[in-house]
Amino acid sequence: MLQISVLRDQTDLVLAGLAKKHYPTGPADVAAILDLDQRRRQLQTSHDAAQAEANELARQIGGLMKTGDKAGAEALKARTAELKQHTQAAAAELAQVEEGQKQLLFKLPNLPHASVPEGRAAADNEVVREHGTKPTLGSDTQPHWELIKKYDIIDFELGNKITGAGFPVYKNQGARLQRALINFFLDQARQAGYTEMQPPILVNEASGYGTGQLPDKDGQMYHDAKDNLYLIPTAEVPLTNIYRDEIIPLDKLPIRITGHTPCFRREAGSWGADVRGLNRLHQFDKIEIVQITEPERSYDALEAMLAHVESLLQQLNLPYRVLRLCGGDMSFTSALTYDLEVWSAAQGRWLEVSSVSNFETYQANRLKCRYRAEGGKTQLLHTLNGSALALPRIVAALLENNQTSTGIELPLVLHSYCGFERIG
RNA sequence: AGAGAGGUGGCAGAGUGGUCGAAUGCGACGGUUUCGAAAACCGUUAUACCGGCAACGGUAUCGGGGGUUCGAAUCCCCCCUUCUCUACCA
Repeated sequence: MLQISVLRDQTDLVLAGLAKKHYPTGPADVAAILDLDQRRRQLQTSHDAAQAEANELARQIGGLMKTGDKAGAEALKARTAELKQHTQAAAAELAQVEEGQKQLLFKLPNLPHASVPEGRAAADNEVVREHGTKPTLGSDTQPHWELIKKYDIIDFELGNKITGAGFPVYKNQGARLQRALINFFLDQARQAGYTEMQPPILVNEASGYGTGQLPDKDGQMYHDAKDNLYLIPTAEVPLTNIYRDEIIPLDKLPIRITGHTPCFRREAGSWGADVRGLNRLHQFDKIEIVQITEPERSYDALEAMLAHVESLLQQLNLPYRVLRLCGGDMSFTSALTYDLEVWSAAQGRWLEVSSVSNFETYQANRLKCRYRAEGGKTQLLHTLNGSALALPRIVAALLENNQTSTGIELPLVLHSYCGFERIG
């Protein structure tokens, strides 16, 4: 969440940022938060003064009890009772005000970076660059949901039977291709300096709040009510929460970690057109990269992460484009996001396979993820993450773009990972 | 899952109702000493919020939450977690 000090000291900047993100009730919410903040400080000051007096009296009573002056002690207790009433009332209201302020702060999205383009929706996103050549396919071109049946490598019917829609079973060369991609992506990340991690894929409530999935996207996560745990929608959640409530020593920065996990998304209400086949699933595999850096270095880190993801797509020989998301299309928690889309030749459309974002201090503020700056003061770090990469749409593009009459020719880089060069 | 024992500052480890944010040791940092270093000695050594230009002052925090009390690390209740044994499992 945004820092209250920023709302206080740079209100205009905050309002401008919220407007750029097309956040509906910016000025009203900010005003309400600042009102609560003022009340909060009043209450705290008054509470602390009363508590200080009560502490002093308690000390005096202690002294009197020691000398056996019971009457003297009793005389002071009258005043402590008054003070107690006051501190309790103040503490109760303070808790209420703080909770109210927190709820409002949770509702405010992150502020967009200066380079974020103006715009309301996906059509307003800026195409930064396009790379690679779209393949020209013959007239017998098939979309990937036909190809997977033809080669019997991914089975949706079987997934329906076992679980439900959106939970496919990967079979034969399909399963091996999954495993190959996972290994390829993890190896690449490790070579780029990321430390491999294997985190839990169920997380507690505190972690959900830490990275901002809660309370915002409650309905998008699968929830185990019995243990109050959430199935992760992305490895971002467990990986970033490793550093929740930590003060990271300067010499450990930047943090660079990677991990492969299955990801679970309820995708409530988002099923409709264009979700056939592998385009949108309830469960999928993804390799995530995460960086945590000092504020001055986070945008360099963001560019490095983007370059890493691009190199993966280049090695896979997939045509792609890089988008800089506009204010209205960015995620709630992001300050700047690049989306990477691959060309899906048979569908004739771009598919999002990665999203690389800098959250600046928005997540770190919730996470209390800090470092000790020059002069000994603790300061919030910047958190970043990106998909590198999400598997299903990569598989869709690989199948469609590389189809031939004799099978699917896989890119060279995957041959050794797969143990075969062609599907079919 | 059942029984028992624990969870104290960066670490180790005292403290079982009254100036305890917390002894002591180690580590770290600064200083004295030294050509330099080690050793020795002296000092500093948490986080957050509130007030203040600041110096500084106040409040809270001894796994988390609630309670008893004028006063809680210390007593009571709930939860989390670690270890040992038993059960079970991969």
